[in-house]
Amino acid sequence: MDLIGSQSVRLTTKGRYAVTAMLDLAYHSEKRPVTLTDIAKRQEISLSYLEQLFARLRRCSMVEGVRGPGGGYQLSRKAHTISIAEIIAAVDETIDSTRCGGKANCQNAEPCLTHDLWSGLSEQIRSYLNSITLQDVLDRKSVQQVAERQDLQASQIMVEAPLQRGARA
Amino acid sequence: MDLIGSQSVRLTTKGRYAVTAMLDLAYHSEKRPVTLTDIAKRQEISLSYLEQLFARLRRCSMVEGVRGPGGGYQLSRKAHTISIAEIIAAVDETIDSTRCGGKANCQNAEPCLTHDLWSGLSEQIRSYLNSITLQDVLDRKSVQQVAERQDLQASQIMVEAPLQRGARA
DNA sequence: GGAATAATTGACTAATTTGCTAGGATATGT
DNA sequence: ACATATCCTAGCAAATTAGTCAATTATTCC
Repeated sequence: MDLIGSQSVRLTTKGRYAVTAMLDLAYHSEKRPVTLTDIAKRQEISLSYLEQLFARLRRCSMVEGVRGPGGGYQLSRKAHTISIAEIIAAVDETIDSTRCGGKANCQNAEPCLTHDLWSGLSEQIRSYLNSITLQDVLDRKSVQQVAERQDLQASQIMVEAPLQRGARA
Repeated sequence: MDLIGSQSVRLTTKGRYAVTAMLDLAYHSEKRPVTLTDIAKRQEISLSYLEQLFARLRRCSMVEGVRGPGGGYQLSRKAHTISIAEIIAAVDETIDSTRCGGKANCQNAEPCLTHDLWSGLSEQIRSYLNSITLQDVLDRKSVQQVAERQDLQASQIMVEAPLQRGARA
């Protein structure tokens, strides 16, 4: 429910990929599971890279894999219970033993002043990202429109040149 | 005034260093300029690394350098006019020509759907970080306390072993 | 049962970024 | 002059990113 431990917010392209893919998944997996191949095609993310990201998302029990034909991935929870912060934390799970990890001994018995200074701000950002759910983003008109466009484009691309493992986008 | 162009928020330790250093600077540069050596000592950041970060902050006209003895750095604007987003954007100024840069041609005339999907959320995060100023953070009681502790510690360290260029913290 | 579909796993890699060192040049107050 | 600082450039090891490639397992359809 609550993400514990991870104290440093890291917002990079890796997290963007994860959020984008989860948005795609949430939008398309209403009825049946969605294959990573489809997501890779629509969002133009490498399939193998997606596999790695989803391995982590699965370990954090945010998605469930269904094997075999007709299979794919599904959200393991409702979209409004999954926060953006959670998604980002899942793929950025660097154990963060860099320097002092939270309350560790960093300087002279005092628990690392530098981190104290930052951690307040960092927590504010995290709690903000924690307040935005997948559903919130999904509900936006602009996202809906983009998703529809992507569906159209993807179906056209599929006819022209089916995307396979290792193929360039 | 307004940060143009940079559309991808990136929040890493690099940005944390920059914000921490700017906080230190804002706190100490009321009267006279603050040397990077002092900041490096208090915040335990490599002096040369700080020099690089401040070179970027200077180019974005957020700080001003004063050369010579008694010199150092000062904020070039009031702390309440400098946002956290601005600081982070300054040091993370990857020209971001990776893939399509904003409105560029990415796919088939349509302006890169993947980025569209993310950019809405990204903008929300950025506008949030834009709403927090250096002064806001500085006004917090906890930050004040930490800063005072650091001043005390730093003065003690200086007596024991003055920190010089290239020396380990 | 066999073929096709997809997740799952793991090893390996090139490019980039990060965080830092080293050394020097330039400006300035005493 | 000299010490103090900013400024500037180059280089570098470690980490991270963003993948590729190959194999394995589970499932469904025929």
